[in-house]
Amino acid sequence: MSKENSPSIRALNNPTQVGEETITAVIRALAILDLLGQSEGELGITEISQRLSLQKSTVFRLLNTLMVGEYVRQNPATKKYYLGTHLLRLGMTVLNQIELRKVAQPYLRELMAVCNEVIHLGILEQNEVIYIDKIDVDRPLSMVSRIGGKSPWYCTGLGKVLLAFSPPAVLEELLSKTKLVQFTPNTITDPARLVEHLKQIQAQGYAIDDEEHELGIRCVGVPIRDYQGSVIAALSVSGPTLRMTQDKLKQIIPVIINTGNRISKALGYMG
Amino acid sequence: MSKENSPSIRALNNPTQVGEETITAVIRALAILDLLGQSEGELGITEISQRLSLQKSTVFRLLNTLMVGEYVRQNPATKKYYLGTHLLRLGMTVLNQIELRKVAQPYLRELMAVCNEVIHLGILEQNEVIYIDKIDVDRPLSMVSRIGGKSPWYCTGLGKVLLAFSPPAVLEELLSKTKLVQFTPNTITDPARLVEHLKQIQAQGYAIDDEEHELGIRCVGVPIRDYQGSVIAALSVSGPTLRMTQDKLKQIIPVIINTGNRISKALGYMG
DNA sequence: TATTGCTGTTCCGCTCAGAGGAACAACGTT
DNA sequence: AACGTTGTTCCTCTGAGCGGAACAGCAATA
Repeated sequence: MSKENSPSIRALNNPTQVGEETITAVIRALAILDLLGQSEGELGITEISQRLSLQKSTVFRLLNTLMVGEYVRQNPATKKYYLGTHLLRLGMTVLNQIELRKVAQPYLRELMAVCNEVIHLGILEQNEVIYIDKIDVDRPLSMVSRIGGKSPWYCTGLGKVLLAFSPPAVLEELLSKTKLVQFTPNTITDPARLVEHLKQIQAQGYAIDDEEHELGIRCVGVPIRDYQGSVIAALSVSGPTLRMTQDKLKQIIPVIINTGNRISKALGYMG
Repeated sequence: MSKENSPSIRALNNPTQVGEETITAVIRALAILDLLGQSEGELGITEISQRLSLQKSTVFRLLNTLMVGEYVRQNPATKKYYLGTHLLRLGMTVLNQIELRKVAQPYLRELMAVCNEVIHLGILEQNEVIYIDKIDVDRPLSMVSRIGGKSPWYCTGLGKVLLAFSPPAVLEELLSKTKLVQFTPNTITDPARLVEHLKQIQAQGYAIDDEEHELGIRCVGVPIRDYQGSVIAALSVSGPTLRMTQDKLKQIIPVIINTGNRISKALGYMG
């Protein structure tokens, strides 16, 4: 989870905010889940109550409730609480509802074998990129990420390619909603320049993230289309700059594009 | 999810049950999540309210709340609701908290390459076996299962081996809590016979599930020990009976045991 | 093109669920 | 033995949130 802030914690302590009709107890329960998720490991009642500024007894009741659903479990020895495997089960359900994964996976494996770098499969959700699959590479130096994890859209290969092929309205909306944060010297933070850049990506059919999100990581993203031709996902190859050289890029970009095309075809896209 | 009944739905409509101090609204929210998980796909408010026998307005408010936490999302076109990727994120967090997975995975892959059958990694939780990893095999006929999924302990290779090496008290407690259901003609439903069987498993160091849970599937389970020597997990090789013949079993059992031992050693067990 | 029957959504008043605070028990530490 | 922790229990009071009904928006019927 790291820096990914959890949305449910926001609305914690402004209960009587009219308009959005929500249930305080549930908001708080979700906040506890988020908190337990963020701090990998166990948390005690006192610590939770402090961090969320809730009453100890309230937290106790909430945790009790979460335990009957097996969303949370209590370590009998330490009396502390941690996330239960029921969440794992639900999470995997979400993952399996995305049928694109099943189609794409063999192609991703093959691509990994060729490129010898980490492969990601991602979709655009809300205003972020979500990784829905990842093929790890067995090399000491490689990108760490997590299925289900998020990344910004304007400075990653996946995100840029997804937006380059989105309807202009989507781009416009995201641009208005998103603050372009300068992660590295290479991050494009000027909206006008970004729009130009995306046009170029659309023209050439692939996006390169040249250390725009994290220094030392370069990556290539290409679009994946459904049977109607709309870009519904993207795949990317990411590696350390010292291996992802201009030479190597020249060599693998056609392969990556080809893989993207073949997945699109497998999804019914006629080209 | 299939037949796995969700614990939180149970306590739905007996609110004033004293003793267990729980929060109705949260119980209901969790029940909605479970329901959405079970019926893979979208559900409308009316359907949810009927299935859980709750008021439509109540369900609406609950869903609204779950949406601010991104636990649930609404399809703008159909207006129906489905599980959000935040659950995926939380689920993967749970999975990554189990560090055993990281250690074991390379060994499991290697074992799959040798046996050419599905490999499972499982732990005992509550009174069931939970799969925490799975290596699929690329063959048309192979076992379907899911990471995070559950299985009974008394009729699977994983479960039997986990219990054979558990302290007697654990076995006793599980025996008293569990009803031994006859899944197939081979399922051992006599507690006395089961106890004998487990003793034999402990002696020989591996468990065979000979179509005891599902007809047509045979599997071999071996224990995995932590640095203290206690059995904390198990791995298994499962395949269709026509491939998992006596001959093949004789051949692969030593390999499987060896893999288990090597993982245990990697976890610090000195043997 | 009305009509009917579905949805999902909004409103509002009454009430009991549940929040809060404090006291309690069971620890390990000083 | 006194203290500072923890998690847990109890009790009281009140406003969150439940239920019920009305509303709106759409689609398929007549």
